[in-house]
Amino acid sequence: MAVERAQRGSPPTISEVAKEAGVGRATAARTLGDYGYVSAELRERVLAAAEKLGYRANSLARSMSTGVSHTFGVIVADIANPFFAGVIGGIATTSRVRGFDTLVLSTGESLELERDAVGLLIDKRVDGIIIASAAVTAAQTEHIRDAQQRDIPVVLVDRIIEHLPTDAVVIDNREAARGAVRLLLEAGHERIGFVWGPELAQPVTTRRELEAAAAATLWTDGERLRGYLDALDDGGIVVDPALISVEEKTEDGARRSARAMLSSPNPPTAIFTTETDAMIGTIRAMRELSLEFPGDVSLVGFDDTSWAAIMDPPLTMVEQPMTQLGVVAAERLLARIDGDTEPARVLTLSTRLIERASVRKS
Amino acid sequence: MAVERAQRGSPPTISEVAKEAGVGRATAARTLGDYGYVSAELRERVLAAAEKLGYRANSLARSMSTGVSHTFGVIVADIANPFFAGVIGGIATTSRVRGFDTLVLSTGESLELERDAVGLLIDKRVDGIIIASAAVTAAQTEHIRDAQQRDIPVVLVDRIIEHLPTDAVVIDNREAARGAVRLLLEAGHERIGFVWGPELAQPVTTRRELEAAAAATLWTDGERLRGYLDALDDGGIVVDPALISVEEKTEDGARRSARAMLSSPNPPTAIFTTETDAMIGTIRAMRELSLEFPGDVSLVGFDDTSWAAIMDPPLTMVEQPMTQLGVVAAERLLARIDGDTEPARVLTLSTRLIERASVRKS
DNA sequence: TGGCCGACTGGTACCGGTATCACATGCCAC
DNA sequence: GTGGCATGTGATACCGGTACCAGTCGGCCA
Repeated sequence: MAVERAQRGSPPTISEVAKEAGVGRATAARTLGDYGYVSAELRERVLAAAEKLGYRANSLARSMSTGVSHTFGVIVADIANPFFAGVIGGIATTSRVRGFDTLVLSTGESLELERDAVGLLIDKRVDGIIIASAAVTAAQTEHIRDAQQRDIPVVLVDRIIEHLPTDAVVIDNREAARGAVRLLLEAGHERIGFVWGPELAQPVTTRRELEAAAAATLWTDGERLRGYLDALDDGGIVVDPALISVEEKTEDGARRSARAMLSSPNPPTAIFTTETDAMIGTIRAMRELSLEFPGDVSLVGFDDTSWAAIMDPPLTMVEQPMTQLGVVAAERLLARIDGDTEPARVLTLSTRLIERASVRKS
Repeated sequence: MAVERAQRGSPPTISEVAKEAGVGRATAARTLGDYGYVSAELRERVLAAAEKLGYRANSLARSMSTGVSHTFGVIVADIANPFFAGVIGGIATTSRVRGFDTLVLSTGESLELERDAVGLLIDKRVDGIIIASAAVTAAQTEHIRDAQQRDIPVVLVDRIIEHLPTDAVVIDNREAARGAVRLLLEAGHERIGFVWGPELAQPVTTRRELEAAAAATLWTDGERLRGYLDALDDGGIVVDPALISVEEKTEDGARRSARAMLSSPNPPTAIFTTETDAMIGTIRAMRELSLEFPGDVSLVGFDDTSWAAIMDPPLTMVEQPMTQLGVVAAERLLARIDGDTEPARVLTLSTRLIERASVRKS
């Protein structure tokens, strides 16, 4: 085990190992790279020399000549967001098993940074890209098509971009939202608030405007809004735009939205929140107004997190399979690399509505 | 903008750009690499040719000849853990500004996987490594010293390894724990439970055994236990080993530990938890036993998360600067790369005890 | 005994950049 | 008129692997 290292200076190369072992460079390469013919005796010598010098293959050089970097690029809005962290976890473990490492880049939902990120990954010659894109329309995806044209497989995760023929792994946000709101409807609620989702430029008044907003925003947000509208339609309830949040997408924006709705003359009796921070903001607003759930307002949210179960009373939530989203996305990428040439597919993972105690019959 | 691409096949190289522009390879390289002399006219031609062919530099090749990969490796136990996700976020944004990308590897606290991970990063010729090592003693860190001997700067984050001369960025876990427990003491509590920390092989009975356990475990856990003991000493309270959890480090282990303490004949009147999941498990146990905080049991925990503030009543927590930990670690690495040769330093970031309403005078 | 094949070895041309160096201008100064 | 320098330009030798290919040797078969 005593690895005697060349006293400082550049790491030993295959040529040095060959010289040390007294064989040709090619023979050393064959031994170390584990390909082609090498006699047992020479293999032994080479291995001993490599050990002695502390040789480690230079993956950069290897990638250069093979054209394969054994690296995946992952682009998300924010690595620190627990949802994306979960997805990345799934991607990393799945691809690691197959020998691929993950280069993570975050964009803060900026399309421009996203473009740079893709360029960077192309330059680094990654073997595949998984991206939760901020792009809404196919016209904004030149960078993604660019990567594909350079034969780098791309898999979208969490978000779909319409008319862009690319593999995608998502959940059915619309159906999940619909189911969550239906639960509220079934409990007898008719005035149901919607906190977060599309960031509306200005308050929207007509149903048509609402649908336009859903189409013009981040896919997940749009879908959740559509699901909310679907459920209302199912229940024969007319949408009241005053119950749809218009503030910016931050915890505090959610708080302000919820507070405004809740302190209006005709407040909602239930609120559906589309993200963790929206739920937190909403509960903050309720505490400020001394409102209780589900006594005063029933609550259903998106993204089951461990604390939702220990709230008092525990929160009813839509659970998303974060890790699984990453696992499946990585598997799709690996399949493409293995030569799968089927047309692009959208894989939809199922969500689960976990009923706890934040909804009350009204 | 019309990027006319070579119809499929390998991406254009600098030679092809040179040919297209009718100049020598070196001239094209100087233009594209932005170094050395090039006349305005030729520069123009080269740029046009590059644009036309859709040329992008191959970072792999560049790294090969410069020996610099512009990539940092980050090794943590679990990417999906919000704490590490926060740290990684800080690292990624800080290094990105200086043109470094982050390769993230997780180990699940396995020292063996950690060793492999370091090897892999060495092979990929990363320019620096930031690691939250699972190693406890310096003897277990051959892999870290190996990287250092190969002139790859290493910065430890969140955890220190004694006797290993390496830069480290941490918080003062001991002092933070001490402060948290002191708060409980000041409120008049004398029987204070400790949930999580060192995973004890078997129940520990003497003070000496406790101290040995603290030294033999993950640094953070050991320090938090020491801080707990410090505070008890300060208050002149003798440690009751029955109030120290012995279960495995999972949310459910915490639940079982807390449940056992709380349902014993002589239960604690306050509990200090050392991690988010420990707090969740503890609260679960309390709900099971219909115990309320702070009425029946006061609570103080580690890791302030957004939901802690909306619990009812809100939780008193020690806030760790997760992102900042990553930022400072990345800055340290950048400084080393810029040639800083000062002796290794330990940077301690401060924590904040956020007092809310989960502690009651007893 | 010659031919052929399989086992093995080493030389060397890639991969796509960077960096050094030799060489060609042209202009100015002495 | 010629030496010197600033400005440009293109060959070419790296970086450290992979992979092809030519060539050697020995054995076996016809």
